[in-house]
Amino acid sequence: MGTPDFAVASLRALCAAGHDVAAVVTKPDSPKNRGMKLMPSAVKKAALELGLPVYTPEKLKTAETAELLASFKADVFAVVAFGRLLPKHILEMPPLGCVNVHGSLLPKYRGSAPVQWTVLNGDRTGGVTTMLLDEGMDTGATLLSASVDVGEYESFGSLYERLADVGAELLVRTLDGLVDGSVTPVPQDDALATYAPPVTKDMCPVDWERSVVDIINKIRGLDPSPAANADIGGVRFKLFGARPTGRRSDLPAGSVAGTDKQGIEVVCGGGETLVITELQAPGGKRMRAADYLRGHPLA
RNA sequence: CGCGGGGUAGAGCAGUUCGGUAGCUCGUCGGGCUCAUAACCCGGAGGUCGUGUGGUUCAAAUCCCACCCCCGCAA
Repeated sequence: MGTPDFAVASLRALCAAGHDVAAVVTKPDSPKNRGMKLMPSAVKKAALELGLPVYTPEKLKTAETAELLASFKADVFAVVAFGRLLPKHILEMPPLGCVNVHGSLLPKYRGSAPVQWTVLNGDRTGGVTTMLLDEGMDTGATLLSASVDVGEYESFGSLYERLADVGAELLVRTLDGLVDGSVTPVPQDDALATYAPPVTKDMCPVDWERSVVDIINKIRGLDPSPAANADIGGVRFKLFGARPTGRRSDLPAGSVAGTDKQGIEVVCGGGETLVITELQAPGGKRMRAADYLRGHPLA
């Protein structure tokens, strides 16, 4: 069970490892994108490519869904970013339980956006954890975990892709370990738990009064989506790349201190400046700030 | 039929309103200047103007039609 691309890596890994994937369950196609076209989930697309049977139940709590899931007679349900909480009777269905892959080192960052918050908070270490799902939000006993170093300027998107792969490999090892008994559940210490709530649009505008580090963390933590934004010279840009300059300016926060081959230098809180290196203007593609400046010189 | 922006040289753009010799900034190549340079000067190459051997016209990047692709919003 899974929905977005984060889960695709795990699905492919399970197949590659020779596991007998009886069925793939994912969210129903939903109207998305331009034209409101009905789009299948990333997991559905991958499952179809792999030639696996795909099921997209509208509701989980119905008797039909329960019968369907039970009919697979699965040893275990692998649940990766499914996007729905499973009711108790489903959690108890498979003999080995429901194994989940979570994009953080639990109990840190329980919730739906662990990878984003790892970057937004400027953590230099992130990771993935496998766990047994219970009825709570990422509160189940943990099985295995793997930590990774986070690059100083790494984007959420980059870390997300890496963790998807690490998590996929960890999932395979976890399942093997559950079968041979080398992996055992360890309850989480709730006292250490923190939460990673969903990222929302209202987090996107950049507050230039904040420090250079805070702003850079916000930009890379929201890259590629939904992307930090800011008005520069009267234009609403999405911001993707930024670096500290080590320089200072007496101009007020949010002012453009200058432009050069690196990009656009903007004043932040305390007078420190950073340079925007990658951005996207309305209607345009994401591009290096230097390229943008070639066709749109800022006076 | 959800709303809207866009496709012109390797990159980013102007030119389209009001049809009439393809422009700008950067990159690239060659030369010059300089102790030196990412600076400056001179010169060159590079474009079927998204596609249709589509329509209108003496003439289409520009007007009309169809299609493809990209992007933002909204979901």
